[in-house]
Amino acid sequence: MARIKTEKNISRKDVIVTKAAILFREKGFKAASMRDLAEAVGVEAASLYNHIKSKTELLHELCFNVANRFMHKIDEVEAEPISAIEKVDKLLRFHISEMIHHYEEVYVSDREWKHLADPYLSNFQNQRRIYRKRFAAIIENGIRQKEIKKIDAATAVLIMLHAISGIESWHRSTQKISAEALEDNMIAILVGGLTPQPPVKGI
Amino acid sequence: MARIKTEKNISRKDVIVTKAAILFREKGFKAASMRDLAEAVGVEAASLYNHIKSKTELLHELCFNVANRFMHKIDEVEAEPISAIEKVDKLLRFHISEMIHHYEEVYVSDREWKHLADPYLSNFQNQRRIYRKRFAAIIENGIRQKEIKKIDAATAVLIMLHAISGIESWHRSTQKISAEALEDNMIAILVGGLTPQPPVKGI
DNA sequence: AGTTGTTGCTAACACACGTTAGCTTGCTAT
DNA sequence: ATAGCAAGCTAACGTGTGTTAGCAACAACT
Repeated sequence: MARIKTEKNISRKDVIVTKAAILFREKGFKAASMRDLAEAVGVEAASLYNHIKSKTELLHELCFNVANRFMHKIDEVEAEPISAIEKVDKLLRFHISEMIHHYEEVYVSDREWKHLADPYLSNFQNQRRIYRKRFAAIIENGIRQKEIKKIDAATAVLIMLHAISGIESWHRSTQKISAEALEDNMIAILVGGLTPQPPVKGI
Repeated sequence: MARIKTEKNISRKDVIVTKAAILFREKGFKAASMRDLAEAVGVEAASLYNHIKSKTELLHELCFNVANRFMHKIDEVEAEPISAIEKVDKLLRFHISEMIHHYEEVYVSDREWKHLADPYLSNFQNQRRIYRKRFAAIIENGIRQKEIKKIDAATAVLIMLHAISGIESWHRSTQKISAEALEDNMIAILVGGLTPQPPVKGI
């Protein structure tokens, strides 16, 4: 009999959820089967159901874990008495850090949320929309304060968020540059653009 | 009997491929069934096989259509006697335009290529890698010419390509801003960054 | 030692999937 | 008119899916 390994404070369910994240990222939610997951966990497929209610529950778990972390962060950042550019900087660095340290979860939440079932689906989409609105509001504030140039804030948010999800390819690749170098590069490009420019005062 | 509508120069197969792109985008390749596709086309599932060899063939078709268009474009742009920044600008505008005018195809090619079968899979991944290398080379050239600031070129490419794939959300949303405005905004942000800067000579 | 709850197993279900076989219908050109 | 091809149909196949039922082994505590 092959019991799931369990260290302190890590429930069997957590092990399954973690393995599910890896699998869902590799193959996609639909293509990853419960039998695949069972094999990854080291158990028969039916045994999984002693710990989880359904395959979709795994997706809920993953998606809302990620969404909640981002929501808490933007709560925190919004409340700080710093400039708009600094807020953007903090959020971007948080996104990058999440992408690096919770790669599988974030990736799955980003690409597979479509397969959520409907009470959860609408909920997730709502949270996403609200998050983007709040991020855009920060940028609009920055524009009003003339810290940020006049651009469409919503577009800027989309660009930045999707740009960061591009680290996926970096992560998978041969990790030529370090995480810190990557982070600084990304911020430099996203905030500063490609073309050279003199440093702007107050940053 | 429900024949597939056919206008001049549009084969039955083309109709199927087009509908497949829409379906694969909506539900994902794995989740979209041949019976779904058949219904979208207005025909029974088995009838599709008079025109196509397999479900995967549809994915091949879509992915390589897109890949080929990008390859031809970068051939063209590389050959032009213009500055690196102008080359980047042209490529970005092409990406945006492709995303807008061949939305479904580009989206599917971007997100669902993982489900290609293996002679095609490696081929596609190769083309992708080569494309990115060539794009990065343009940027590195620009850095050497001091048109572009010192950043990691590979990271810059990933950022820009993924940023553009973010238009997906714009496309789906209420189209608040026009396509041209969107394009200019994106270029402004990606090339120029968020912070205000004086215009750089020679652009 | 025995009881109890947890976690595993095997077997099986009902269903959805991609695909094939074989036949029929309709269009086009002789 | 009719032959021949294009394109549709129904029926069915094998396989893989998520999930359930029922039972067996283990761990912990009395």
